[in-house]
Amino acid sequence: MESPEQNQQNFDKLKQLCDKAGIKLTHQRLEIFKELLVARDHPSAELIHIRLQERMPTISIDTVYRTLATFDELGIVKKLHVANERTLFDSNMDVHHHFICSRCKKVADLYWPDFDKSTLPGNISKLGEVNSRHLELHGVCTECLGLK
Amino acid sequence: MESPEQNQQNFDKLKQLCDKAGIKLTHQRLEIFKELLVARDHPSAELIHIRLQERMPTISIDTVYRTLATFDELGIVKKLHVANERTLFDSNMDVHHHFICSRCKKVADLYWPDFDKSTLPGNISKLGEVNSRHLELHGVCTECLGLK
DNA sequence: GTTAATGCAAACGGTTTGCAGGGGT
DNA sequence: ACCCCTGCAAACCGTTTGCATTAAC
Repeated sequence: MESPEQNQQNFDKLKQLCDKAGIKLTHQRLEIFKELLVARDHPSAELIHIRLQERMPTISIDTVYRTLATFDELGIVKKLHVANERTLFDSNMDVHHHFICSRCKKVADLYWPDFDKSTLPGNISKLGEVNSRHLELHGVCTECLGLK
Repeated sequence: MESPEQNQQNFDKLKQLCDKAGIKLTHQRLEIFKELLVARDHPSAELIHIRLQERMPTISIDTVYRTLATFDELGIVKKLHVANERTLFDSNMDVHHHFICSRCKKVADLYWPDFDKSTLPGNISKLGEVNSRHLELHGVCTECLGLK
């Protein structure tokens, strides 16, 4: 569990974000926020809901969906669409990419700053104004390969 | 419309693929196949269905879905999952990437062979066995920017 | 007190499936 | 005559929405 200081920090951080956005800081939003920060995987709305239910038995799935949509707009989470999977949520807002295991469907973050900084070939950047690039590596993770 | 020779070529190509897979070459499968080859955008199942209905008024949407699933397994099409959009289908099986306009949601193919050939940093390739890489560039296309 | 946010339940929409009938170069 | 494939309709399931109640400010 989180320490009292962490708890206070999370509260202050979300309070600031809510104030800026002009929305209320509710108990549900705070708990979802905390759950996202703690999640080291890339949980679906449903999974977040299941995890929260242990602490908040009455929280409803639609509040989770609504809150995640709000957080997406506020730039607190990013939606992640993996083939044939439900929408996943990533609270890591740093520039990063993903490795997706085609066997267990697990998603791992990966960093490649040199690639992020590299210049796109002219014929590509002429397609339009490129705002972000997201690389998805598909393969089989070490665990599924039995190397771990 | 396609020339008789093209038609014959498409038929032969699909016939070969079906024979190898041990499935029948039906009228519906052939028409969906042709529609995919002609499509220069990245159509959804629904859009393919709408286009086919002009020629085949009785074709059903579930046949389109079933056929696309079959084609996906056979490696004739690739599914493409764009944020908040229905599943799109791409009959271009060459190694390539995508530029997605966040305004009009259009998807454009892009080629970057140097990137495809480049070596991944060691810490990334250690996540597992990487089989493919798919780059998604997000931005605003020239048309939406009013440059065209 | 005012207004936005929540919980409930029902709707929605894309996709899948069970089944009976039809077609296969 | 076999059996796969299709069309119809209904189910499915993740997600969204309308509405009355509750809680934040």
